[in-house]
Amino acid sequence: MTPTIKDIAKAAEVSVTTVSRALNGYTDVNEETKKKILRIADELKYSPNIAARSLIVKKTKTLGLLLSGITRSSIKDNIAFEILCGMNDRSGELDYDLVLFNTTSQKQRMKSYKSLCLERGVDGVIIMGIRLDDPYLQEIVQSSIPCVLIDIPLAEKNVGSVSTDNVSGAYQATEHLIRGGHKHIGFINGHAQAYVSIKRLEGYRLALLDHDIEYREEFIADGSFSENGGYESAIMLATKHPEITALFCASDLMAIGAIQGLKNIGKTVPENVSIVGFDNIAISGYCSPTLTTIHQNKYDMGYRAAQMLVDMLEGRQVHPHLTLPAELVERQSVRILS
Amino acid sequence: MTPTIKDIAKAAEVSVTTVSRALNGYTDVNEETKKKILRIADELKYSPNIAARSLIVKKTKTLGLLLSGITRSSIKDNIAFEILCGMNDRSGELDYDLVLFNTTSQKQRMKSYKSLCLERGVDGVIIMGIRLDDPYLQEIVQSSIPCVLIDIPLAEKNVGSVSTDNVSGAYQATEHLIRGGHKHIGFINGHAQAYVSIKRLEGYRLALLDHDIEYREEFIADGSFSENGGYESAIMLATKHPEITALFCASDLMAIGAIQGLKNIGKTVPENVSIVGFDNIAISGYCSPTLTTIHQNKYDMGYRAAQMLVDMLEGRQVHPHLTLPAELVERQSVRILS
DNA sequence: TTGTAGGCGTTATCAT
DNA sequence: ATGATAACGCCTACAA
Repeated sequence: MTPTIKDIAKAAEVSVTTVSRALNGYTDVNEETKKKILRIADELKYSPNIAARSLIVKKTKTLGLLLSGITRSSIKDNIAFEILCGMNDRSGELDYDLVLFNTTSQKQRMKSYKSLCLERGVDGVIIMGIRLDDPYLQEIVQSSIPCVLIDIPLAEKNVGSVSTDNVSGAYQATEHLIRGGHKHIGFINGHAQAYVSIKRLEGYRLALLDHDIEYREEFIADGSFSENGGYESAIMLATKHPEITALFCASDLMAIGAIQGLKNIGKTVPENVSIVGFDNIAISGYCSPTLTTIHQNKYDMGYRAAQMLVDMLEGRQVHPHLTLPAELVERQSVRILS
Repeated sequence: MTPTIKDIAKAAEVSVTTVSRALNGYTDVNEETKKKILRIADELKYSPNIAARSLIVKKTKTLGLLLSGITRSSIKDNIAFEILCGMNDRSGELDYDLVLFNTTSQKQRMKSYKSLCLERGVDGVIIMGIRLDDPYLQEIVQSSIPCVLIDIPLAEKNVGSVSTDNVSGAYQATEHLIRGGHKHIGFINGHAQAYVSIKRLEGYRLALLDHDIEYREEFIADGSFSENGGYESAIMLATKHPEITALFCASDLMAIGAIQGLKNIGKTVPENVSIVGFDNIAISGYCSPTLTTIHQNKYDMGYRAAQMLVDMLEGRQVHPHLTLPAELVERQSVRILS
């Protein structure tokens, strides 16, 4: 059996209370006995049972992570992984553990968000990849469990958010194309139920507006954030509107699909059509042509999200919405006209 | 407060014992009262406290995941992520949760492997990315906590492993080059403290042997599995031994670095030097030239590892070493001579 | 400075 | 079929 404080107490010939106090660094315990207890605990290789403790103190030092729709297909654009790395690092530094909630399985899906958290006894939750129309989102807002949302800035009590400045990112992407002399700029967006899509559209429109370029709805398509969606949208846009000389894509994966799609109909990037992506995923620096894109600091998003959540849990004041800067990364997929 | 079985008992006017039994599907409880209890539990939105339960049953339905050295740099070759996806999917299906152990932080590193597991009360652990010389490895072997190792086939009680058939993979890679007419084949390996490196070297040697090609130690370099390591090793090998016309790299990331390194000294792939990688990471299909490589089914590794661990936990017989097939994926980085 | 006693939410044992 | 009671490992009044 693994030793308990009772075993230590017996060995040290004191009460469990004293052991508990010594172990938890209380000052009202004799130096000698304390030393003795610590020594014995060490000898016995004692380690506290967190379950038992949490029953009393109602804190588990555990953060839940709700990854919606993380499946095999998310592997290419490993954005979730980068965010996860940042979260994992920061929560480790802050001495919290991370538990992954599996929301893909049907069985789990039946459970309410709240019971998911309650059962596992997590202190707070970070949520990413959730769609605006996901029923969980409602529950989350209403629940009193502290949480931080990635990419959805909900204004509620106990809810924080971190996201990239999507408007600015899309604005920079579009403006970069405009400055390059492009006048007919298509936009392959994600889907209507993504907050980032709404914001990126906003940035796109704003840039056109600021540069006196007419906004044309028919220049826009949804590529559902997938490579294939980008592929088909690009073909559709380029075929229907051959005057388009540039495409802004709301994700790199769609941009990569778009490059293939264009190639398929005899157009090359950037000679015939220029492309700017969004995300700056690993592949973007290696594909051909390398992709001009908007860099999101995914690692930092995770890192800051963990920080924010722990701040909330430990009662520190936080600014509920953190927006990280987006940055243009120039590579080969844009041709400067004139 | 969140409701407990006590609250349900009060509302249903029965004892907590009966409630517990009803909730856990025991048969010795009246249909009527059972229905009533279930209804009330539902009304109260009751969800069991896993911590309290685990105190008694000593099972947490939680799997620990020890990721060694998963940091920002692991983002490009997101192998860990793919494995994680597989694990997450399977453990979800089997109704287990996954908790990430943060072993990068110094603080955590001080803790013994065993106390890490004990504190968190995980039923078992999956371990990946650990080096042969990591002190944890010793502890793991000795400890009685069931675990599954990724890529290290230790033969111990309560220890299982899953890995790709590295010997066969390396053999296929080398043979593919030999069949292509290459006689001077360099090998950029990872590092001596990786089990996979040992095995891949074995496969490389075996292929040379089978085809009557002399094994030359000076054709081998360690690239530490990093892009930069591959870059420098390739330059070194190609400069010292200009007769080398092909390079087998123990990871795609090193292969990609190697391509750059060769380019830097005026050699192109595959015209001057052919390259075969290992892993088949996402980038390999997009870089230029696209990379001929050995495919590892990373998702499956995670999936099967989770399955194996749960099998062990639930007392089912398992074969302790699972080896998944490796498969050659032909792309553009190899030139067939004559 | 130390110990006693009670309780956290659950399940198991033994009665009834 | 149901209920009292003890136990899991820990913490925290309160008392001494």
